[in-house]
Amino acid sequence: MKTPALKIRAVTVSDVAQEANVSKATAARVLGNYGVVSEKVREGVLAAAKRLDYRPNELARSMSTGKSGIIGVVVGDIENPFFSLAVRGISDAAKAEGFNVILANSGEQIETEKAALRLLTGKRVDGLIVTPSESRDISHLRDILRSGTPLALLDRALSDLDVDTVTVDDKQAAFMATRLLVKAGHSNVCYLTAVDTDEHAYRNIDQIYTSSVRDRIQGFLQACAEAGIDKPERLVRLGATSQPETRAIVSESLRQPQRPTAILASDSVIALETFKAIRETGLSVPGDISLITFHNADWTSVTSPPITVIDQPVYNLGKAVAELLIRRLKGHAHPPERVILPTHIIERGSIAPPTTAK
Amino acid sequence: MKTPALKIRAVTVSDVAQEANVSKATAARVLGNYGVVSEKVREGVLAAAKRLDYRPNELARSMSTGKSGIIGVVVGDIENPFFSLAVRGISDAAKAEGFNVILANSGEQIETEKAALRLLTGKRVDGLIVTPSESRDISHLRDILRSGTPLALLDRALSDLDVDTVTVDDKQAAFMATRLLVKAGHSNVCYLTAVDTDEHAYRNIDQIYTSSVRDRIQGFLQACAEAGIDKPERLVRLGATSQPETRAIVSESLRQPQRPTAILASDSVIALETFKAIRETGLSVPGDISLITFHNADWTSVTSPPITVIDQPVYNLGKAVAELLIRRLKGHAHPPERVILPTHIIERGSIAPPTTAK
DNA sequence: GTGAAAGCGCTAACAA
DNA sequence: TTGTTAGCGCTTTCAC
Repeated sequence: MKTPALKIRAVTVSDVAQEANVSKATAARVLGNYGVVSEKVREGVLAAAKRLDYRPNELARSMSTGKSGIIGVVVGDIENPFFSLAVRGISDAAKAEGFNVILANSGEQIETEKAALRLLTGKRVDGLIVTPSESRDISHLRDILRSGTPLALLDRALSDLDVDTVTVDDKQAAFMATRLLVKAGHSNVCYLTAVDTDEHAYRNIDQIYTSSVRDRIQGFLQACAEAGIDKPERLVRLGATSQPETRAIVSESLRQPQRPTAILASDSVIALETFKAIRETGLSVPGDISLITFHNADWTSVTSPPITVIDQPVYNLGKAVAELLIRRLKGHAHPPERVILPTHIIERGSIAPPTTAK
Repeated sequence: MKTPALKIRAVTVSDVAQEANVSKATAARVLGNYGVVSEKVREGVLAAAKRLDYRPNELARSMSTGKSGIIGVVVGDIENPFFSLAVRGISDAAKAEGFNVILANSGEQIETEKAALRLLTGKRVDGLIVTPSESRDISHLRDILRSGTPLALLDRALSDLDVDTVTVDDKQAAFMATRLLVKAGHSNVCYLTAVDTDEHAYRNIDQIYTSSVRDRIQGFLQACAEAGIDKPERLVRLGATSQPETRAIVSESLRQPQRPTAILASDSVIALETFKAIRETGLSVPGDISLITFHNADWTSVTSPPITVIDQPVYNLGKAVAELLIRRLKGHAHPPERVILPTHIIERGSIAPPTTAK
């Protein structure tokens, strides 16, 4: 069957040129806002463009200039408020400099991350901001660098990759948080993260391929060691990758005879699920279990009790990487910078001395 | 041998063709995966491509095909978990059909929305999903339709624009929620929304240019009328556009002698801020003030008391629009559809009879 | 200051 | 099955 020939050919520079009785080049100059054109001609072209309702084809423009004005961003999970906020920081900084952002999710999966990067570089983005999901396999990031596309890292550093990076002082933060717990009298403290290993259990730091978590574990272990806690490695719990997963891990932990008396959660999504699981088990915060988490999420101040958190400068984290990247995009060559932003703890009501003597 | 001036000219189809000793067209056919090529040649080209590390230029590809494989999405505020979740629904559906998503924020501002749309259409996206921030000025949406780019509406219908639309039964939802409050004995109920008017006060429904809120107000008013509440219009509060804004409105409301005994919040962000404000004022939920909100956000189940909510099928909302749009993108012409998804109330603990007799 | 023509990297007719 | 030749809509020399 036949479809009506509804030809919706978009109006092009040529069309405008014709309408304005000038050459294609001249029309292009005023439409593209480059080169020199007499005021008189400019007006004529603009008028013609208006009459025809001309809309530039950015695709074609990018093709000839080689620039897209777009920054590609790949984060682990945009639904995590941590990333939403960081992305807003990026977007704001980008917009301020005339760049736009295209966003992709990696789901913290290396293959998805690679695919996203392939998509983005295929679209010829001008630069990339990535939250690398793994430090083990970074060949794709190396490729990007080799291809000449500027790259910057957000929230997670890669010691092997010398590029602009903005992170927070994860080790220090975890250390301080753990110490807070220890000082309250806890010795059976658990650090809970989404990161996982093949054996779903923590043995040593070399299994951990996410730099932020690596740092946090080190801070955690150090604080434990300082407090004379024996074999603190056993207190690291991995694999809180989803809500049910988290729930299961926490519930199971709490059912053990030697259950933890305090938990340090690696992000606010985990913390929320942990909080729910604790309640469900019939235990209370901080009476039975003390809780502290990374990320000062909105809800943390509104629970009973409100949650003590490690406040990260999330928005600025995003803003800072974007600025670093854009500086490079604008041609200011400079050696890669590694910025580490400070965090601080906001004490609220979710930490108390342990009740169950050990 | 010496390294020449690191020319980062990307390798093209021509390069591969040359390397494989075939014509550009042939190379393009195997690289672009179209037309017919003998197995032998195909292998040769693929090998050459691998040797040269060929990466297709999607930009060029889109230029010649006229398709980008991208769906542009414009939502009000990606930081609102409602939209994050809807966007995930869209992304999942898009990915399943081989499309990618590029996301833009409107900040609920008509000019920003227009700019975002300009950007997206400039990039020649294949289709658009929009949460229109206003029903008053939809010229830009009309333009899109006229240009032939498929468009679908998310969460907010536009009576004047006959396009694929997926919303929820906002009027019914607000009606049921309000009735729940009324049944509990409340007559001084307040509906609080981010939408605002020039005079920052509600007079009549024609001032409201956001269809969802319009519907909600109608449902709210209807339930009030049914309960014999006098001049229910005065109970509609507008302008909760930001956290401080919301806080101010709620605090001010609560300080009035005739303060509301129950609040219906239009989204979970507003509800959270409202909850905080109530507490700050020294009042309690539901003892002094009952609270119910749209959107079953994660945190609502974890407060004390947990919040009674209107549960919307947010993920499916996104999934459904995306599927509608993609069907159209694939050429299945069909008359525009308006899908309305049901909601239901999850009763928790934030509603109780009013204590202050009126 | 303006125009003609080449070309970005790819796909799409049409030939061979 | 493969190659030749045009474009897509724009920018960019390079003359005039």
